[in-house]
Amino acid sequence: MPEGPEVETVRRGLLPVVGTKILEVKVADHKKYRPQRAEIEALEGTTITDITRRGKFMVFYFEGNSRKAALNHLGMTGVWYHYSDQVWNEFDVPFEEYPHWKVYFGLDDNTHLLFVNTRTFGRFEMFTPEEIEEHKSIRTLGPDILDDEFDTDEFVKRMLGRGKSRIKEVGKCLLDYTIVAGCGNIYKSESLFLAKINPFTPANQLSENQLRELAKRLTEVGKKALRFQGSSLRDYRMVDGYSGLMQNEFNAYDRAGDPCSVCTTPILKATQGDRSSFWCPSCQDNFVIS
DNA sequence: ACGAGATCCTGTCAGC
DNA sequence: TGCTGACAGGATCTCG
Repeated sequence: MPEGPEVETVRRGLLPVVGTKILEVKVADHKKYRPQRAEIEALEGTTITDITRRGKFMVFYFEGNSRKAALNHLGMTGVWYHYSDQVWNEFDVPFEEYPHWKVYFGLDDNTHLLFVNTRTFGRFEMFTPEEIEEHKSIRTLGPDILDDEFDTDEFVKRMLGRGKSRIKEVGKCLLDYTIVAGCGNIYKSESLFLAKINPFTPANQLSENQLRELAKRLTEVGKKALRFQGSSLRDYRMVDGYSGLMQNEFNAYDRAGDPCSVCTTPILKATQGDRSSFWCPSCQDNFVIS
């Protein structure tokens, strides 16, 4: 669920912890976190020096005896909570007794940082800052939909640049972070709706103008979602526990059967590459499913 | 080298 | 009411 705008909202919410020192670390005893447990626990005594975002990844930087970095992904259900000491102490049970928490940091400004990851699709893995730059997930990222200087030429190139191999449907392309970063299933459907492009169109059947229009809509949707602080459909929450409001702005996503906001034709839903896709068969009729 | 499909995981909800 | 199964989906893995 968290896509680029949600991750960026979370990142901005977490910025107050930059500059704080970690006094206490706890890592849940979970099989996916066990291999990294000691390395995460070794963050005790270090200072959080920065938190950046790359696509849907966040990178936490730490300085102590050595420089460390954590590659963090929220997956579908990852949530960071940042609580004051007062709120923290109002909990009726210790946080260790709540389900699905994975990483806890007690900070020297008397605040508490907790990473909750219900379906464990998310990750928090330790590296050096140099290893992060070389990491395949970071190195191969395409242009970011939240980038003020979104590289449209590069986007067009990546949409089409798959050599002689078969070209993917545009709906699948938008979920490939090596083509475009920060777009997920929701903003895929929303940007294709605004660009009036059917999600099942093979990318190489789109004109250069259509691809440029799609790039424009991707960044437009991304920035709007950021202004609305993301879409809270199920699990996504901001660091204070509040919901985003972008879910009220959808034209297509999760609106199967509802009238299209432009032409009133009912919105359709179909599975595309194991993911749901929503579109208006009238406005986005440039390609007919055979 | 790349695409398709399976896999990970658990809360929620529809249907019986 | 209570159970079962489908569903949600980002990244990564395997297979062809």
